[in-house]
Parts: sequence; C-alpha cells; structure tokens
Amino acid sequence: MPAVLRVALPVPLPTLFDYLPAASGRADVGSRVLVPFGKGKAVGVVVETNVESAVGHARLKRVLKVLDDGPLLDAELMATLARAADYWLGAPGEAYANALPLALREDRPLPDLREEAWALTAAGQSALDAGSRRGGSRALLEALAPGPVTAELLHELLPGWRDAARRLDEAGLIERTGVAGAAPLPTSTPPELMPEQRQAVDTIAASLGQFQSFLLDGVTGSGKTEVYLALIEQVVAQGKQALLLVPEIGLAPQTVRRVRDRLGVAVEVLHSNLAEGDRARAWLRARSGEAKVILGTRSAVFTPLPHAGLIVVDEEHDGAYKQQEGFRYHARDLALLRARALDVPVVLGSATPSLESLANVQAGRYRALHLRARPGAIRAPQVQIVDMRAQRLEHGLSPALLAAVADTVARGEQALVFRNRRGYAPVLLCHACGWHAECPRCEHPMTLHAGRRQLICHHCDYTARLPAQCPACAAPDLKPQGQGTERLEEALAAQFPEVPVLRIDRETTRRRDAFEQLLESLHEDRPAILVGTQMLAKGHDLPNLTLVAIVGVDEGLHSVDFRASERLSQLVVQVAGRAGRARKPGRVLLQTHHPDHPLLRQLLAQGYAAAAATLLDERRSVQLPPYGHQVLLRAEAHQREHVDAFLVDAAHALAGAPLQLAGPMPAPMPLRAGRHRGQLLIEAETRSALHTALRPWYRMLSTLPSARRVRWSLDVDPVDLY
DNA sequence: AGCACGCCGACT
DNA sequence: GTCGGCGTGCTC
Repeated sequence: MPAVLRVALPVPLPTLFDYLPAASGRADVGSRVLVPFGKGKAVGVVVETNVESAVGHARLKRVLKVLDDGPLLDAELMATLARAADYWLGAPGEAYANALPLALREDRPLPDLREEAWALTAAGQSALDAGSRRGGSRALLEALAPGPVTAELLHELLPGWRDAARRLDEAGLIERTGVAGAAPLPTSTPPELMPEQRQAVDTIAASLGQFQSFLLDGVTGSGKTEVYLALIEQVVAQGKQALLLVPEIGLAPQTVRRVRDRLGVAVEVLHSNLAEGDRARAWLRARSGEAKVILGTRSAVFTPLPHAGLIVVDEEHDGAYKQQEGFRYHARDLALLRARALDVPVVLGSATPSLESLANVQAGRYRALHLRARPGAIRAPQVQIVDMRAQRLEHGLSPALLAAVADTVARGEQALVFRNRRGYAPVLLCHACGWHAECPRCEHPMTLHAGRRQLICHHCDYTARLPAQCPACAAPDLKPQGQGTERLEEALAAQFPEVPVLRIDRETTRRRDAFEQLLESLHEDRPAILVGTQMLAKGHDLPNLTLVAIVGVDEGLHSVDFRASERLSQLVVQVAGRAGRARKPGRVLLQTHHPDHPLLRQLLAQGYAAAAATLLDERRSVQLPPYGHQVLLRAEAHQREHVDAFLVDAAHALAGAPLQLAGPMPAPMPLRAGRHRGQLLIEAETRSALHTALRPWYRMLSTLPSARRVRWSLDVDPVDLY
C-alpha cells in the first residue's frame, strides 16, 4: 500500500485532500507541494505523511512536484495553525493558506533575500591581473577586486557602472551575487524609564524564556511603547526575535522609525498594503532568523519565528485584530496560542483593555501591570458632560460646545469634533408628507451625502441620486434629519469662517497617504477645527490639539449589540486621550441627551477600569462572552431564499445538538453587491459543550443539501483559549 | 474559492 | 445562428 500524503489546499471546505507521493522528491510535513486539483493545479501544504486514505487509491491523484526540500512551515507553525483552525472552526486549508504570503503559494523558486551585489569570477581576476581591460570596465574590475560590492555602493563609486557590468557579465568576468543586508546603527538613545515602566520591564523580562501572558494597562501617553522597546532590546541582545503587532498600518510608520532608530537591528514591516514580493521576502527573512524584529498588522501573526523571544500586541482591544472574512481568526488570541507554543512571554497593551482580557486577569490567567504616571506630568483631561436637552442646537451643536470651540481657536489652538457618522445626514425626510428615503434593498434609511449629491445606504452600499423633490408627494420640501461629519464640517465652517475646518473620515482619506498629509499639516502651531469619525481615535500625536468635543454617542447607549457599551467606553476614553498631549492642558466635552446614563456617569467619574468592571459583571450575570459562549453562523448568497433555506436546514440539523439557538431567526438582509446575508446565533453554557458539539456539526453543515448554494462561515466569538 | 457545465435571452 | 448571463456541482 503506497504511503499517502494529506495536503491542505486553500479552499473554504472543512476537508483535507489525499494524494499519492510525487514520482521524485520526498515531501515532509510543512513542505509545499504542487498537486492536480479540479481541472487545474494548486499549491498546498503537506500536513501529514503515511496516512490511511478514506478515498479509494484508484481515485487518488499523484503529487506533481515537491516544492521544498525541507518544511517551509516549521513544526510550531503547523501545530499552531491546526489548533487555530480547530478553535475558530475554520477551513484548515484556509488557515494554512493564510500563513503563507501569496507569492509563496505559487510554483516558483523562493526569492533571493540577499541584496544585489557583484563579484569577480576567476576569469575576471586574471583579466584584472593581466590589465586587459580599459576605461569603465577596468574601473569596475578594480572596484570589485577586494570582494563583492553591493549595487547601491557601486552607484556611488562608479556612476554609470551598469554598462560595464553588462559587458563584463557577458564576457564571464564578473557575476551577480548577493550579500546580507547590513544592520543600521542606532541613532537614538533610550530615555530614562519611569519607576512604573522600569517595574513592568523587569517583571516581564523575568519571564523571558517561558510562556506567560501580561496585560499592560496604561493610559494614553503613559509610555507603553518605551516598555515594549526596552523589552525588545533585551530580547534582541539575547539573539532572539520579537514580534510586535499593531492594529493598523497608519500607526506603523512612526513606530517602525522609532524601533529602527533605537535598536539598530533588521526590522521587517508586514501589512496588507505591502507588495506581495516584499511581503514574501520579509516573511522569509523572519524565517531565516535574519529579521530580529517583526512589526506588522493582523496577518503578521503568522510570521515564522525560529528564534522567538517575545510577542507584543499593542492596543489589544482593537477590533481590527479580528479577521472578518475567510478564516475568521482573532490575531490577539492567535498571538497567545503562538506564545504558548513558542514558550515566550506575550504582552497585551492597552489603555482600554477588552473585557475578555480583563476577565482573563480576574481568572488569574494574565498578570496585570499598570502604568499610571504620564511622563511630562500632564494630567489626563477631565471629561465634562454637556446636557443638550432643551438647548437651541446649531446643526446638532449646543451653544456650550460652540463657545468652547470659539475659545480654543481664539487662543490659536486646535479643536476636534468627533462624530461617529459619515455623510451629511443619516435621514432625508419630506416635511410635507412624512416620506423618508429608504434603501430599496434593505429598507434601511439612506444617508444623505451632499457633496456627492447622492443617497447611500451604509448597510449595503446601494446608491441613488438625490431627488430634487419628494418622490411620494412631489413637494420640494425634503429636510435632512440628524448630523453626519459632512454637515458638521459645513456648520463649523459657517460658524468659524476664518479658521480652517478639516474633515477626516473614509471619504476624505480615500487617497493613499491623504491621511498622513492631513495630520502633517496639523503639526503646525496654527488654529484649526477637525471633524472626524473614529479614524481619529487611534494614537496619532496632535500636539496643538487642546479641545475634544464628542458628539452623538447616544446611539451607542441603546444599541442591541452586546459589545456596544464596551466599544463606546473605549472610544470615549481613546478620543479624550487626543486632547492636550504636549505641553498644553486639554479639555474634553461630551454632548449627550442622557447626562444621567449610569455608564456615562461611571465612566466619567471613576474611569474606564471601573466602568469596564461593571460591564463585565453584567455580562457574567447574563452569560454573555467572555462568560457565556456564542457562535454566529453566517450565510451569504445572491438569492435571499437560498440563505433562508440554508439557515432553516442548519437549525433543523442543530435540533439534536447540546446547543441552543438564541432568539428568533432574523430575515436575511441584503448586502453590498446584491448579496444577501443571514445569521443564526448559537449559544452554549460552557465552552467545551460548544466546541465538542460544533466540531462534528461543522462537518455536517457542509453536507446539507442547501450548503452548496451559499457561502457560509462560523464566527466564533473569541472567548478564552484554556 | 475557482472552474466547468448547462440552459435560456439579445445580438453580429 | 452563437455569445454570455448566472445557477449548480465538484474538487483527493
């Protein structure tokens, strides 16, 4: 009986595929193989050798080619990926595919990692000795005499050397080689650490070489980054690697500069905007151990770390760590899995830790470290509530708020008005007959975008032209209701004609580096008013910003989403943290119709930690994550009936399992590009019940007759991994 | 996910 | 007459 190979292929099916071994070349676990698949070919990863196949040998096809001599994915990554696919109930093939950069999922040799350089051949050496060449060629031969020289250096030494290089290369006198890139020299020195920072560094450093999770809880500007850098410095000094995850690319450039300047080691940056070739090279340099520090977003959690020393997840509460399509993993939790497999400490940092992490601290699974002191000794700004009930509002802005903005710009400082709604107005209403613009696909109210003269459904992206009159009664009396960032921008520009008003949301920052440029212009010491969505909440330094006005958080107080209160609290604290970061004191206003709401009261009076503790208690009492356990079964298809049929089938199939459907089944909703999505919320009282029930059920789902017509996935809410 | 097959509408 | 729309089924 031939030894069969089990291969993971990048397909969203809960199946692995069996193949007969290649005619030549032995494949190990973790090696890539090229296999026939369907009518074409595919690159897969060997997950098992010598397996007993359930498929008849007559039907088994043969591996076409073994692409790697040894494993490309090491044993740790293979094991962690298998665990992750199992934990998040993902298609195993997709999990392995996620780990490999796209450029490495092709039938091509691995890219050369070395820097381009040129060297003399034996023939070249004799030609140099004989002095047989003249001019540029001779100069190039002489330049290469001491040893290989990089192309970069040749550009400086001999401008126009390429012509000579081409001639000498053709004559066989020189050859292209590569040299390892040289590490840059550190250009900045570490600052003196504050006592709390010092203590955090020492505590974590004492765990180097073993697995331990830490929650580094520090307010904005308390110097978390310095703690990371000090730790990474120690790790690198031991010859080990550090992985630093950040929620988004926007934050990476300033961090990467800081890390490079400080450490003077090879730092690789990985994010989704990177060209595939660059991404593959960075990944491979991490695999070779050449890269000492790997800094990246969500997907960088799959980087191989043969000499791992430390993993850091910055802003661990950030939702960007959750992958929303394909293999639905959570990078923060995957980082924990990897740290455990690699036997290294993992540090989760945040000013507003997720309730999951706080629960893990309470359970004794994470050690909490606190940073309170703000270096530079500027006190965190106090948040003041502006009661907007019975106030005369100017486009949704209260007199108190406008007065504060006026004061700020009069002092030559900058103000930020934060509103979590894009567009001009969330509703367009006919004042004559009560008609309002509704999306024909989802029956959601459509948002008015005045600049584009369009109505856009923020739910499914359906767009329509802005009607000049009411489509129902033909009255020319259409009134925008409510305020989006676009309308606030207009209102503020009208109120403060002499001050530049900048709007920052998805619409104005579409263009690459438009965001960077906008922020750059704000570094100048001039008055300005910013209007923006949560893009502005993330850790950008705005030294001249002294007033933050938060408008319209009221929706978040009454949302049905059980995470809404948590996110609202984090948002308020993070946005407030933008005020008064440098030498000037900051002021924060929160405008609301519910000044007595208990969450707001507690958040403002006692701070995030107290509010989070209350929210956590509430979740515990009603068994919501991180205490109860939930899975969302999502189905998507072009036809609404297909989504319905699948969900009904799934609900029937579920009837025998030790799980409950939570609540009635909502009707499938239209989605962008004319697709419909429906979902089923499944709950269990314990995690083990959920998982033991779901694993076999997951395979069964794919066998349902209706499963073929929809794209479905299970969204496992990150709970705990113990 | 890709990809092929297959069955009905509007064009050279 | 065929090009091509997407609905359906399959991949060791």
